[in-house]
Amino acid sequence: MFQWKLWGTDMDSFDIVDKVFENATKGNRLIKNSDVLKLDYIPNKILYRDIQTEKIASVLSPVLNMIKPSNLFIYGKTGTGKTMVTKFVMKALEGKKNNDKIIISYINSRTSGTIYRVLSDIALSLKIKVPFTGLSVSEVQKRIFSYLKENEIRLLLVLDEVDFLVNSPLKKDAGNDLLYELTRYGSYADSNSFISIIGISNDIKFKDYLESRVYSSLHDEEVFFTPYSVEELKDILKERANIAFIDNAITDDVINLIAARSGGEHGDARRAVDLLRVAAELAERENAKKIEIRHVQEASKNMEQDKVSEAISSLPIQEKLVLLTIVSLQDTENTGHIYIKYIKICENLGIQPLTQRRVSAIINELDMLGLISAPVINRGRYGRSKKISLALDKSTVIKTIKEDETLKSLNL
DNA sequence: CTTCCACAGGAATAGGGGGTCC
DNA sequence: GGACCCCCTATTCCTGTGGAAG
Repeated sequence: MFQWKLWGTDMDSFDIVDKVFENATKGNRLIKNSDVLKLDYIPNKILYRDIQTEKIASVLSPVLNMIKPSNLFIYGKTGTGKTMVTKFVMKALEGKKNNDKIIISYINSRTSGTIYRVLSDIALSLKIKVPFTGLSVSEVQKRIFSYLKENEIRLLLVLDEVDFLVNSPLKKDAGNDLLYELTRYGSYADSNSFISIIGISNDIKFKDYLESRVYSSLHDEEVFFTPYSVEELKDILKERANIAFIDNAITDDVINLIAARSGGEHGDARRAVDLLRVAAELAERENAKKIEIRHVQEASKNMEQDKVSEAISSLPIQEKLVLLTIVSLQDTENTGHIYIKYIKICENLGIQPLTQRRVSAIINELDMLGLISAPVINRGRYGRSKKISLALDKSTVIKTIKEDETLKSLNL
């Protein structure tokens, strides 16, 4: 105890911390099982997804007899249970197979980020050691294939968010090539080894980005996941809440609100459960007896802000500068004006400004992140430009930008 | 119907920092 | 140590374009 005092004289802070810890250990706990509220939780019974579960299981089942399953494509928006059902089936297969020649790999293309990393993640899941950079893509691919062949591996490869590999023109070709090579693997291996691909995509238009040769060999089977209705979301939330919380911690009203708020438009169960979790944590932190409407509202606000802050703080310095320029303007502005203003800000900071071409690209990137809105507009005689405006709350942006090392000297 | 604005955005390229392989 | 690779930011040069003004 006395050591604590040496670090600081502020006993009030110490009291506060103490109180929080006390509450956490023996205080008013609403949550008795937090696992079911986590994003990667897989329930034993997945509600309203029987058809999809059965279909996926039946497509993949031949693998248990060492026969190559058809390639499978799974479509549906975020939070419709694609990943969950797939993982559920994977887990079940994992339990059923009694053969270590069958390997089931799950790769998330988005978190992997690049073609190279997708491949190195595949390698990793096969326990092949691959450096995280330095090798060529084809080299990694070669290693994977020869490993599969030598060890007679039957690989079920789940590629989540596979649209990420081909949806940007930049890597479109490379993504197509990768998928093509993977589907072709069977042809230059013998029948003792194969790859079956289970592609999961949020983007219904995904197939437009695929070359036809890839499409035809990839789409043996398809499964669609429709968004959950608000009613279905309520049931899902109720079931989770039953396991997660102590009795009487939440009322139907609150559940209904969460279902309506996060599911109303998109039927997104992931968002709904996440909102439930944050609201519960909030309620618990303030020692409330139950989760109330205001907790949900507060949680929803916090989550939005966190998301924005995170997106902004991970931005490179120049992108922050451009964003800052946009914040500093009231109203919508076109690219030219932004650029002029941007140069002034750079001069003030003693930073070498970028070319307009680059700034234009940065504006596109910020637009894609949803931080700004920048549609192209035509004003006839007065040229073709972008109508640029901030897509979110000014104060959040300023607050986050201020945290940047090189920019904190600015008085905003 | 033509002009012409104010850019959009593609292509090629560079360069620095991460690394491996032989 | 040299060849080669990936990743990212950035530059230079460039062609393309919707529609108000004339």
